[in-house]
Amino acid sequence: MERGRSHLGPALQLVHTGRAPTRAVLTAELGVTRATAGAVAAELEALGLIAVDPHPTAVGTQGRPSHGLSVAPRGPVALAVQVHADGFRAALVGLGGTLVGTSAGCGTVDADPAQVLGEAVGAGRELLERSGRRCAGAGLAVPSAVDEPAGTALNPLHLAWEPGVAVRDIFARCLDEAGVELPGPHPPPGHTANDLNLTALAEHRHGAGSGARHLLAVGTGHRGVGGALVLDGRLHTGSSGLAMEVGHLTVDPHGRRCHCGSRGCLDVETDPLALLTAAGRDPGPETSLLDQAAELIRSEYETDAAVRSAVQLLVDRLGFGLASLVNILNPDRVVLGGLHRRLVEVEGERLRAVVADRSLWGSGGMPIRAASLDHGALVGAAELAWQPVLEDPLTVLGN
Amino acid sequence: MERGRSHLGPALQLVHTGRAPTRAVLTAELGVTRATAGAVAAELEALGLIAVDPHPTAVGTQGRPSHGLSVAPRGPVALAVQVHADGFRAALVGLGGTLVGTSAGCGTVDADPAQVLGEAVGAGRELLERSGRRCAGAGLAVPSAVDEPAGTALNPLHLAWEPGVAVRDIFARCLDEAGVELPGPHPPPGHTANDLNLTALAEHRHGAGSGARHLLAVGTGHRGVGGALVLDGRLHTGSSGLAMEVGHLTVDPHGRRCHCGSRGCLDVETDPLALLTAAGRDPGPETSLLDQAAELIRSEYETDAAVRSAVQLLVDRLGFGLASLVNILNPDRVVLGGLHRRLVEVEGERLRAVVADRSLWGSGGMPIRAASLDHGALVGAAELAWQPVLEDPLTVLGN
DNA sequence: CGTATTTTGTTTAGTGACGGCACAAAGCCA
DNA sequence: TGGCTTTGTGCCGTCACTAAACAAAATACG
Repeated sequence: MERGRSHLGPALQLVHTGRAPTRAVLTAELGVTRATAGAVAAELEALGLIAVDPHPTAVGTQGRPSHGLSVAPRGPVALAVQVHADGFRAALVGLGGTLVGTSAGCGTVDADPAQVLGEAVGAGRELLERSGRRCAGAGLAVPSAVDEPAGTALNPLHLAWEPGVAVRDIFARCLDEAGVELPGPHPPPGHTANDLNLTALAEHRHGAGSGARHLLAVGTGHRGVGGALVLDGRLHTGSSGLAMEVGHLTVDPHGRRCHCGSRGCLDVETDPLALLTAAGRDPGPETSLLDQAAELIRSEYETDAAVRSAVQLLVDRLGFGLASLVNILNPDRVVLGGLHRRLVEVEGERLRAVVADRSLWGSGGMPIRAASLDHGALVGAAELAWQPVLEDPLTVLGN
Repeated sequence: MERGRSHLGPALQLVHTGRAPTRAVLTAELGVTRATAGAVAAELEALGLIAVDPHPTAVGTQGRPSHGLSVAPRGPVALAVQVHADGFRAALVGLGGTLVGTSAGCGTVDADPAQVLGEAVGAGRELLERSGRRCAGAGLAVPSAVDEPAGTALNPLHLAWEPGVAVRDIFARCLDEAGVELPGPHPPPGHTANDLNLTALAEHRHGAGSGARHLLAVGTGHRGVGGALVLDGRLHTGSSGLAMEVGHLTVDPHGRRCHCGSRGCLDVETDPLALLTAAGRDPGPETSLLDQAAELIRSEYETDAAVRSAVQLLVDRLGFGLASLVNILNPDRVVLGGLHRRLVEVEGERLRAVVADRSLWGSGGMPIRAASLDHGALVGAAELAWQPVLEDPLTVLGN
């Protein structure tokens, strides 16, 4: 009586992204008959992935009320690990992008990736045991370009890791050695990607990018600027995983020299250090540049004219760069993270005006939004781990 | 006894792009059993789309020799129309991208699009009647950005057409009024797109881009520079058809002013006029700028040092722009058209070196090739028309 | 030169996913 | 209370596809 196999994946994706609250809309979205949609939902329920409300939800409209469809409250979770300049942490993320649990996190990152990832995976394993839930996969977010198909971290930013380290293999080995029980092939695939890319993916599925067809994400951490692109719901990482290196677009022909040989690059003109410099502040060594810049905006943007004009200068340059990207990629939404998130929060109108002015077809209505998730990289890493399940639940999790 | 429906489209695409010379490899490519592949091939043959060799082709290897699979020699054709600054023409293109017939072409383009397209469609209708072959669809290539989903030509370059004219609707109406018999919905869809985009699509399927996963195409006509992107075999035109407007990337911070307000844009630094100016030649009014620039390279690149250094200057700037695009898009191949095609033909090594030097991850091996098709835009327009057939042959052409 | 091997193509039977349809259920509306 | 509307389910037929056996046409090898 088990019907519905080819529609299993799409159906789960719809529930996962919150676009299928009932079996009725699932029927419409899949373009199948009610019988098939019902069978698909039953199958997903049997797999322990979704839950069907026993009581019909009174919608208030006419006709028989439908039963609510939701993510299974105690279904499988994905193990997500994030490494960044200030530390690393593990987390469990359920379907729907909900953070189930987070490890305390460690504040220092050892020079040996195997050491760091081993510790993180150990923490994740502990979380898994405490939660008692099944693990559907594992994903890792790193602050580096990750090349495909090798899975090596080409430029681990602000980490003592050796550039080019085979971080995916190391992660996979750590998972294997820690004895984390994972479905699918053995040894387990240690899905790994750049953190900004993963943040973009998470924002697309569960955050400010929800519903967009083509989403452009731009953001900055401590130094430099990164980009990410989600096309038709899938991360575009290019032929070898190195797409969206947007840092060296020229945004100010008379700007300062960049190590790339050019001058006025987005990288050096719109990062936290650029804001501090433009505001005439000396960067202190105590906290991260991102925190210092964000704090500067928070506390002095309203009161200090120099800070305000520094912010506006960065907004103008960012707008120039965004316009170039919009002209090339023609997304239908832009989401900004890191320091750029703060910029759009305080000077959104100015930023939109600059982009509209410099983009060719007057993309005046281009929605530019601030990132909305608290732990985007972790959710995105989980998204990576969920991907095989979302494509074919039966093969991955089937008995 | 008719098996194979969901695999019909993929199978036809494989034959269409020359990746399925026999039923055996079709079996492997589709990932189905021999029985299914055989049924699929039989179905496509019954639809008059492909032909199976009656005699086995002696391959020389062991085992039973397989029968060759090819495009049906007298199968349906697509009606392709191209409009450009120097005129317009109609053509018939068969599966596999083979030009079956071309109208003489008219050398002047009237200010009224309906007049021009009516004449072109009339010529195409005549070609169809003379060939006696069925028409599978019609496609139009225009030298303008075409916005989606409206299908209007936003900036018809070097034409007297009014910007924003609803060229797709006009084309569809001309097809309808001319009485061209088309399968599918009525009124017929007048598939229309930008000519450079269509050239890129054609190059990807039947030319220098064949086999590439992500193909970046850049080229210039008379003035300005355009780009196109084929991702996983499909044209990426963005959310509203306006992607790949690459003309205003900054390639020379100290370059000349551009109407966009910036300076040193790819648009004005690497087009035919830029070459003539750099070589110290006055552009004559007699022939097109593209022809003058191409002729200059052909006849004087070898002999005149000023011409050679002008070419090299353009190559350096083009390389700068290509590097930016490669950093953003990470394609696995680049194809250049128009004047840029000539540049890569005479200074390919220099161009590759510049791109390798300025691209972040040392994409030194990035293949940069010259476009290889004679009538790329026409073939691409036909490709557009074929698309519904390639996706679901039975629904479109089925009895 | 004949037989084994290898690869390709076809026939047959069986399975399983899906659509179509009828029916039941559970709310609004008059 | 009896329609009306929408949702959910059971049943059956259809058909695309797999599996497996068979047939065909070449080469490889003794």
